Amino acid sequence: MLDYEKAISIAEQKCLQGGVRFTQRRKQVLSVLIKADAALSAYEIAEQCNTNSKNKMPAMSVYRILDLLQDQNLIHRLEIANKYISCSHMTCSHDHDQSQFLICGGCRHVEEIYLSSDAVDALQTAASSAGFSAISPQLEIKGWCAQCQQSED
Amino acid sequence: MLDYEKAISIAEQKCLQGGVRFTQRRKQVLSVLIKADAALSAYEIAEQCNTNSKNKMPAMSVYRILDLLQDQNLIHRLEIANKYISCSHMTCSHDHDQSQFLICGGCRHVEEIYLSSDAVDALQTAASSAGFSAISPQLEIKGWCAQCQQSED
DNA sequence: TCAGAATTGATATATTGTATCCTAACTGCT
DNA sequence: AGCAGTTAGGATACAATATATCAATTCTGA
Repeated sequence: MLDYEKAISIAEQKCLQGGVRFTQRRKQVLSVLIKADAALSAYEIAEQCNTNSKNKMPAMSVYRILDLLQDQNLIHRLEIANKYISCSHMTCSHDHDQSQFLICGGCRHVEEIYLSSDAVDALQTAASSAGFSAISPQLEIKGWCAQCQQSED
Repeated sequence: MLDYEKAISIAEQKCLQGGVRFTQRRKQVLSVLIKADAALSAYEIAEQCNTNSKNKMPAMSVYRILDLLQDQNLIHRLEIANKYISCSHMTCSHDHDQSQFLICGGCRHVEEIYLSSDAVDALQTAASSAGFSAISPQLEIKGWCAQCQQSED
């Protein structure tokens, strides 16, 4: 899990660099995601915000803020799961242009994985042959976690 | 693209074997998917059915039928795109337990690809290390098609 | 301080997907 | 053929997810 204080301070810097403000609302949403240390849906985030604070967070705001945090490369949107997760590389100093996630088709649990560059190359090659100029900088792979695999049988 | 007549007759057989009926409604939905030769959303399918026939196809029915066709391995559900596509292996006699799709993050265009078994193995290994017992028999990879890549720049 | 931009609030509505209950159609059996 | 039980489809409501719009507020730089 990310060092919370460090992550927040870096987020603040990134927003500054990006020319947007790191407001309380935005900090609140990002905090929920960092502390959850898991992928959450927009409505789950809103719910979390509303239990932690009396200041009501509408879903509309959550979506707006998630879009912005994504633009600043602070979070990832996982399309298979329809969920959001804080970028685990946020506090690293160097750039990571490929993130890889495994998403359980059953319970939607999300794990970040680290593929070999050979494997990524193979995917890239296959994509090129199919007329795609690139695989996404963010790879999403659906799978089955041990628990859900069991209950499927 | 699939041989339409052959695909329909095989679908009929598969349904028979699966102990479900290949009704007009189900045939209609599958036909739309085969003829589209592309991934369509449930509502797009309903719309297609309704332009081709005066007999109204409610979205509810489409979902029900898509679930069933999926159970019979006649179609795939693509979670990244929230779309459905007819199984390109439907008319093959042997089993294909791995299908792979590239989905454009921009326009949601879908291409089926064929990864080397080495690449698939690499994915499987990474998944296992992360506590996942298996990657899905259906791989979905998000990427950027040439056109969308261009318009992003 | 004031104008303009960025942010948020409030509300409505679109889109996608599920739950439920009832009716219609089919199947196997007598 | 007639009936009982099962399967499929219709109708409706509603849950969950996401976007559009416009007004109000807050911030920033001149």
